[in-house]
Amino acid sequence: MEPLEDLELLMEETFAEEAEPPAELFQKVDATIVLGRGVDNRYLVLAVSAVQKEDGSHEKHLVITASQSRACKELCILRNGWCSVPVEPGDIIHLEGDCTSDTWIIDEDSGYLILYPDMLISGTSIASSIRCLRRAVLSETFRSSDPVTRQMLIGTVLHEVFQKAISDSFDPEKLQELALQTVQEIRHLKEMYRLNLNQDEVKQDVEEYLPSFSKWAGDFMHKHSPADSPQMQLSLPSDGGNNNAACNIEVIKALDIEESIWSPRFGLKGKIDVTVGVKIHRGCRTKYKVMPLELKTGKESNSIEHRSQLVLYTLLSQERRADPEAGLLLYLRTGRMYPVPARRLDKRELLKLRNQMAFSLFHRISKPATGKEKTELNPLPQVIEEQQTCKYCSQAGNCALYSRAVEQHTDDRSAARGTLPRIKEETQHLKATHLEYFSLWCLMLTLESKSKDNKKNNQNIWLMPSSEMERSGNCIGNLIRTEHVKTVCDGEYLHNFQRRNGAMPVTNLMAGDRIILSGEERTLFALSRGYVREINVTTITCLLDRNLSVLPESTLFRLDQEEKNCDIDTPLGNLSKLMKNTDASQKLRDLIIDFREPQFIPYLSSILPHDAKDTVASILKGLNKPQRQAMKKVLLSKDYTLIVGMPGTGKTTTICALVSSLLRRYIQISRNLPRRKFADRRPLSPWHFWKNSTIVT
DNA sequence: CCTCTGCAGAGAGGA
Repeated sequence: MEPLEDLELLMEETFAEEAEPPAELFQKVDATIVLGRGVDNRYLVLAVSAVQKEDGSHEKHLVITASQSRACKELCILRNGWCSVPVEPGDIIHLEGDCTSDTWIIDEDSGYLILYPDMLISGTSIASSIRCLRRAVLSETFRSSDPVTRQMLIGTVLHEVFQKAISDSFDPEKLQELALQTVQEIRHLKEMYRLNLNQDEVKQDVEEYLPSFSKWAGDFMHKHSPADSPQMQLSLPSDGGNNNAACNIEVIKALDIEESIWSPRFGLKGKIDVTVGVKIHRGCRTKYKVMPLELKTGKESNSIEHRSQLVLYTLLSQERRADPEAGLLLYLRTGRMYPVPARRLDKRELLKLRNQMAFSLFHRISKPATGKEKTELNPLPQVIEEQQTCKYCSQAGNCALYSRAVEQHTDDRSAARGTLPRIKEETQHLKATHLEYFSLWCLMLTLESKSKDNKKNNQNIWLMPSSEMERSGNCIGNLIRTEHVKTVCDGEYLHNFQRRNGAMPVTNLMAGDRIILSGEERTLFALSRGYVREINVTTITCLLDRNLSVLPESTLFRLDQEEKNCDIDTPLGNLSKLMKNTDASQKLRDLIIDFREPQFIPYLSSILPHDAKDTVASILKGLNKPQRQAMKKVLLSKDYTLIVGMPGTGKTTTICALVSSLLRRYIQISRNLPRRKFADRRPLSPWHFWKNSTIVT
């Protein structure tokens, strides 16, 4: 077939689709609420009532439905601690447990209720909410405000070294080699530059851990006899009444590294450091389990936070395989490993915490009941008032800021009286105009994200079969892998897919689109993410973050277009930074919030290196007069320049010319710089010169 | 009718 005929055929098909849209299917695909029963059941709560029993105990009764028509009603009874779940009519919930004669019972001993299950919350977030729910919600909101420290960098490097070693060798020489190789990776060098550390310092820190790596491997891997490994205390629920907790744990091999799992069952997501195959020897019996192994490079705290992470990972693991029932917590500084059983009690309490977090994150805004009330941001979970915790909290600034600017805790009658001095101290550098600005833009950004969230959600991937999703044009199912996987680099693998039978369906997917790859099987859900590289009538080529060649050749896949979730994280992070007590932020507040007039240098000659003039002139040649004027203005700018123009008037072209000329300046200047001391020999980036000329279009 | 708009993100440790 000639290429042109191809195109004509495709267009005919496209128009045919447009002429006769399968109305009822489109309706389903676009429905905001997808209800249903089964593993991923989704119930709509119709009514909530508190019931007092004769024995004085309380229950919460929910009338729920899993049918789109709301015709089939079921009852869900919450008992004990579950009564406190902040569930309201209109909410979507997921239920785990048993349902007999249309009645669910969620109590201390059985069942779980997951509030807004399609909101996936990370394991670390939930673990951190144990100490302070407010902090956990704040760091979900102001994501980028946690500055990376030296310990974090070392931690990241050590994780990678261990992860490479477990699939290779713990031989001391090999470890040295892996350490050196890891320290030299570009992304780590960038962080080192930012932290003003050099390679040797980092390498030295990393090397201190390596003997413990080998010790751990000697203790737990490649054993001749089970008794060679240290004895541990661990009893699994499936061992029943067997109270013999003593066992030997032998790690057979690493099955996956940084396995990323989304769990629409439990409303969780996370990345498992190492997924290991483990033999548990108890007396003469041996059990094989696939478990999460969590690495920690910090203090050997064996804390609830660390242990909770593993409990949550056992829940995540159930999306892919049998319940691990336990996880392993390994402290790399000593090589000591702790087994962590996933008891019902812990899972229950953690899922209740997840529900509280989900509630806070979902109800960010109070909708006015009448037209008179204002739309406002809701208060966050309460300040905990624990000096010791608050002193070291990375969200302390945002916590105080939100309290003062949004919750307006300024008088002595408010609930957070004990924290008033701290709140005042953390925010005293801010004027009323700054607080108002923060509050206003928090609200605006939250409203914006809310309005976009409601339209679409990745939930269609798990709630909608690919055959149905395909009709919307944002999904292709029934794909098989063809040709070899080409490894572009670590974390980038080029895959080819074709329809198992026949040609590709008509689709919106285009080269450059972000996609989520899943197996058609439920257990292979959201295996990998990546981009479409190329798509034609027969084949789709994708760049994925995982190598799928480990799966059987016959595995059927589906590709779903990743929903563009609007990125309010960046502006919210910037908003938080704008309020910081630093000179740079002070200057920006001055300019942006208090409208100080931007300043300009009078003459170009005072800032442009002599020999850069020709190059800049040649760049200017391609621009028209207003563009040149705009460009000159930016080069003279001490603060910022605002370039405004009608669409198509060439704002982008001007900016390209600017970047190009600033880059020239960089080359010119750095060539003339005197050699600096070693510790100070950082690459000069164009941003050094760029940062005085913020450009907004 | 146009343009736009942003794109990774969970976890790295501290106490």
